[in-house]
Order: sequence, then C-alpha cells, then structure tokens
Amino acid sequence: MDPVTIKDIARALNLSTSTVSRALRDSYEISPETKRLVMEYAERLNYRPNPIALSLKGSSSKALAVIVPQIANNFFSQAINGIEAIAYNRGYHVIIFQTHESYEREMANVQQAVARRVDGLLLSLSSETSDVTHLHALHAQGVPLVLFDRVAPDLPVTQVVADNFGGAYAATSHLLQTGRRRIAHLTIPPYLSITQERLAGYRAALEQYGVAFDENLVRYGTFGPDEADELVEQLLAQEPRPDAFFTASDRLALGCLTALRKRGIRIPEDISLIGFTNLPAAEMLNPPLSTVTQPAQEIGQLAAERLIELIERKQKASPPATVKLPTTLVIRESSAPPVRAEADFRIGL
Amino acid sequence: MDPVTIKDIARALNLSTSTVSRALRDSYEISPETKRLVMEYAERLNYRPNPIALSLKGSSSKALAVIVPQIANNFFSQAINGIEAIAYNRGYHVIIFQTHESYEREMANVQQAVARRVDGLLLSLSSETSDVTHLHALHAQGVPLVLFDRVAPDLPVTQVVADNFGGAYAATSHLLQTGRRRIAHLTIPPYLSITQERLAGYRAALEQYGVAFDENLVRYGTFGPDEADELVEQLLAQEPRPDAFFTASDRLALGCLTALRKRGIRIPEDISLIGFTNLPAAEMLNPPLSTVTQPAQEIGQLAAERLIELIERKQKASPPATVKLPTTLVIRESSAPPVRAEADFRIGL
DNA sequence: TTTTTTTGTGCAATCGTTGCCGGGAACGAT
DNA sequence: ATCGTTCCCGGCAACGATTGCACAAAAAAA
Repeated sequence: MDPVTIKDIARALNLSTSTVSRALRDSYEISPETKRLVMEYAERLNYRPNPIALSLKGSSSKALAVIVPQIANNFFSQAINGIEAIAYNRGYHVIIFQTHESYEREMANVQQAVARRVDGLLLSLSSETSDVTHLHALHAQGVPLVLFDRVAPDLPVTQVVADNFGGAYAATSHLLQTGRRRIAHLTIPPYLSITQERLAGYRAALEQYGVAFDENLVRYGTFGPDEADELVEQLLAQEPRPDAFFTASDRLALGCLTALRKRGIRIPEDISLIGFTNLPAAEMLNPPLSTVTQPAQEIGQLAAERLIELIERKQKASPPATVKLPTTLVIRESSAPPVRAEADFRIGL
Repeated sequence: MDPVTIKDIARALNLSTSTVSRALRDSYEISPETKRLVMEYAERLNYRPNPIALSLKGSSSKALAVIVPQIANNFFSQAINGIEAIAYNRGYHVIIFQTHESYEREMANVQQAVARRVDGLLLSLSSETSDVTHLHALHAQGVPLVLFDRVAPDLPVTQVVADNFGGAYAATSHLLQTGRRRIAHLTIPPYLSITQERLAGYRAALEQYGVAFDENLVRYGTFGPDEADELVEQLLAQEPRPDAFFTASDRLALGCLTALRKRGIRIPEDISLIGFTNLPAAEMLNPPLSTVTQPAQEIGQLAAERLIELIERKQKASPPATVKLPTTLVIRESSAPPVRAEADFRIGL
C-alpha cells in the first residue's frame, strides 16, 4: 500500500525509469504507444510524483512559507486565507510558521523555511524585529520574498501594506471634527512599520487641526494579555483627561472598551473610541465600535500573487515596489459627538 | 551562499561524506579528534542538515499536517495555536491545509500531506464529508492520524473533542430554567459529529423538561455568508414564535444578533440567545452574549501531544481513544429571564 | 549494399544523507 | 612471524525523480 513510484511502473511495464519519466512528461522522444501504456498504467495506480524527490532534485518544491507573528489574530488569519486561496489555484502549498512576536523565532523560522526549500517566503515582521539583516541575506541569496503588513521599508523587496497613515489620519480627523481635542493613542510596539505609520497619521491630523501633540497621550502595548486595562488607567490619570481613544489593534480596542466600561465611563459621551480592526463583531458591540478596517484578505492575495510572479518569472517580474491598499473608516456609535458638542462648539471650545 | 552540505565539509576536511555524517551524529566509530574537527567546521559554516534529503531517505520529516476547514475561524485558529505550541517544542513543523468545507479538497489535502511525507496528520473533517474511507485507508497504511473537534466516531483512531453534548445540554437547560419553552436551534451542517452531539444535547434537555421536540425549530446553515438572516426569518414565521435561539457557532450567533436587532426584536426580553462560540468579544456585545465556550487551544495541544506520542512510540503509544474536554456555559445578559418570567411561572406557563 | 539519419530507449549522474560492507593500520596474543 | 581484534575511516548503494548522453534498431538516403 506504499506510494507508487516511477520504478514500480518501470518494472511492471518492463521499461526503464527514464522512459517512464519521459513518457509521463509527454516527451517527444517517446513513442505514442509507449506513452499511452505508461500513462494508462500510471493513471490506474494513481501515481503521484514524490514532491520530496522533486525538491531534492533542485526544481521547485511548490511550497510557500508564510511567517506571521500569530495565527490566532483576525487580521493574519484573514490574510492567510487570501494567501492560501491564490496559492492553491496556482498549485502551491502553504507552510505556516508563527514567530510569536519573537525575533529569535523569526530567524529560526526563516532558516527552516529555506532548509525546506520553499519556493518563496511571505513574511510579516515580529514586533521585536528591528534588525533585518537576516532578510537582506535572504534576498541576496535570491530567495523570492514578499513582505506584507508589518514591513521593512528599507528592504529592496516587494511589500504589500494597508494605508495605515491614511486610516489613522481619517480616524483622528473624525475625532477632531466631532469636537474631541485630547485624543489618546493606544498602540502596539514601536519598531513596527504599521505602528509608526499610524502614529504619523495621528500626528498629521492633530497638526492639521492645530492641536499640539502630547507624547503622554501615546502608549505602547506589547500584545500581552489584559494590558489595555493598565494603559487605560495611566491615560485616565492624565490632566486634563483624554476625551477620545484611538487604538491601533482590535485587541486593544476591546480591552479599552472593557476597561472604560468597568470604570463607568460612558462611550461616546465621556470618551470617544475608534479601533483599527477587522473584528466581524465590531458592529454588534456595545456601543457599536467605529473602526478603521483593512482589506486583510486582499493584502494576502496580492502578496501571494506578487510572490508567485517573482518565483515564476524571476527576472521578468515587476520590480520591487510597495503596494498600498486603502483602509476604510467605518463610523459607528462609539465615536459619536458628545451631546453637548454643539453647545461646546458655540462657546468656542 | 548556497546552503552548506555534508559534501562541502568532507571536501574541505579531506574526509568522506560518510565520516562527516557519522562525526556529526557523534558516532562511536569516529575518533574524538576527527569529530572535533568536523563539528567545529560545521559549526563555523553553520551547517544544517537538509530536511528534504532526510525525508527522502525515509526517516522522519519532522513535519505535521494540520487539515482544517477554515483558518479564519476563531476556533480553528486557536486550536492551531495550541498545536503549533506543542509541535514547536517537540521539534516538529506544521503544514496547514484548508478544505474550505469541501470533501474533494479534504481528500486532495490528505493526499498531498502523505506525498510530502509528513510524520502525522491532525484533521478536522469538512462539513461535506460523510464518507471516511480515505481515512480508513490512511490508517490502514499506518500513517499516524488524530482527529479533533469534527471527528468520525467509527474510525479506530485517537480523537480529541469538546463535550458538545454537555455544552448543548447545559445551554438548553439554562434556557428552559429561565422560562423559555419554544427554543429554536440554529446549527451547522448535519453530517458533522459536533452538529449531531449538540443536537442530541439540545434534545436531551428538552426531554428532561418534558418539552416536545419540534423539528421545525431546527435549522441547518451551510457556512454561507449572511445565511443567518434567512434562517431567522423562517424561524420567526413559526407559530407560536420561538422565545429562544440556541446557535451552534459564533458566526450564527452574530448573524442572529444582527437579524433580530434588525427586526426590532429585543434580546433577551422577546427572545433569549445563547451561542456556541469562542468569540473574545462575546462579553462586549450588545447585549453581552451567553455562550458555551470550548477549550480550543487545549484541544489542539492535546491532539498534537497524542499525535506525537503516536509517531514516536508507534506501537507502545496509548491505544486509540476519544478524549473529551469539558465545555463551559457562560451566562450573560442575552439569556436573562424575561422580566415577566416570575409572573409567568406563577400562573404555570 | 553501405552509409546516414531518425526514432526510441537505457545508463548513469545528480540532489544530500545514511546504512552497510569492507579494508588498512596498529596492537596484542600465540 | 602469523593471526585475530580493535579502531577509524572510505566506498558504494539507496531514497525517487530528472536529464544529458550514448547506443541500438529501424528507416531513409546514397
């Protein structure tokens, strides 16, 4: 019951393995008669070439590595979904690695992926990663590589991202337009490209509205459990107290919601809240959560498409570029203007 | 810059590949001096044995296949998280396949996994799968296999599941205890073991409370988008109208919530709602959603542990068994008794 | 009939690694 | 001096598939 090999076919048909191999690949130098024989027999035995042997031989392994910080994260699982969809109908398989936000594991995973002779890598950086020489090395070796979401702008490789700046800018502008002035930003570790872009969008909007940037209003989380509560505590202690929270992840947005509710703070009356999230439940939360949504699946798809193009067309593929997909601000109740907003505006607050 | 092979080392040190191989594996038949030389040189060149070659050679590939219907699903991504955690610190890698609820793709994925010489498979059945002969074949071939969550009780392999019956029984009992009598059950495709177990738990509770089972109150979804709305529509048309919904998945619970709210139906006053879900946002929904939670990560961990035991101890491993992990009913506002419940009870409703 | 061309097939190397066999050197025992 | 051990190490084959080259037989051309 062991898998059928080319040798089995050769033996059974009294041919050499080379003939069988060539017959199966429909080579012109094999007689039609022999081809038919081989093909039929192979079909009957349900022969499948051994991908391991093929990889060893040096051709392609038809496998892509996807390295992400966490699978159990809405954004990444959606992105992987997109990747897998493209990979599948181009005949590739997907091997998934998690870094758990560790630089060590990121490097180990890259090593492993290369050792397993994947045809290419799709990578989203860990939050600990500030040094990308391991990726430079990879790229120098000619290993096809595409970064997505959490990228490294300096690397001369294709990168697929959401418009983090634009999303953050839109969210912050919206908060400002609805009368908020003390806008806190709860965000994720500072090395990440997405953190910096979102922070930049936040600052740009503040500047645009002539509101001074206060770094005490920016707090960095670390993906730890229940960390939002403490960050919220710190922010609420600020004087004057923030009147809006803009968070950079779904986990933080939920954490904020919990922390604020726990303290009896009303949303949006006392504090306005906007997340940066793909939570399908955002609309059903109490209150419905305003968020900046990202096209996670499209990001995955696009990244996979670019990678496969890179693999298959090698030199002729489009040159490295950063592709930016639009984000969307979805306004819901959690960022509604406070009831007194109108009056406040009138007295020039 | 190509990966270093055992041959490179052999050439450089003027030894044979076999000697190098043995030196690296610390074989007793190599002189300490030679070993030292080889080891040091290998270390310096950062030599890593080629896993592909090892797989081909027939030993183990140190890779596990995980086949699930969907990655972008809270339960599965958490389970995979658990699997990956165990696999990682036992030195295994995880290759993930999605069936997208298709029987065809499930079979293709199993084929691929075997072709890639994984050391074992972790599988959760697609909702289309009613025939498991492909798994019988696999098991007959001696391929280590563990099923989890959506299992096939007839297969003589280890299976790791949540206590679906118990969870459904608890949820339904709770609804009955809070005065509900027309309890609808929105569930997932009928072939699935989990569907049947949850349905059985639901029926058992009804019977326990002397409430007749009405099959018009049971609706099967198909994982389609927005299907909940139509199912809710159908159920609301029933006469008398249901006073509670018990759903078998997080997607359905959210869909129900949306559909009911859209129609102006109050939860829990008009209709009580309990989901079967691991949504982290359940507590923050409006109203907070009562659910039966499953230990997704533990299920993954346990399944991975069993599989690795199977792989490494082969014959000496514990015999196939079904491991059942407890589910927990978390009661929140969505299943609170209606305000008039007390009065109703008094008049014997 | 002989030479050339065409056609179909087999041999052997290759990928990286390990298992098996065998061989030379050194040593002690007879 | 011869034999048997022990210790180290090298060569070959094999895993499954592909591929360049060679070679045979048959067909075509001379």
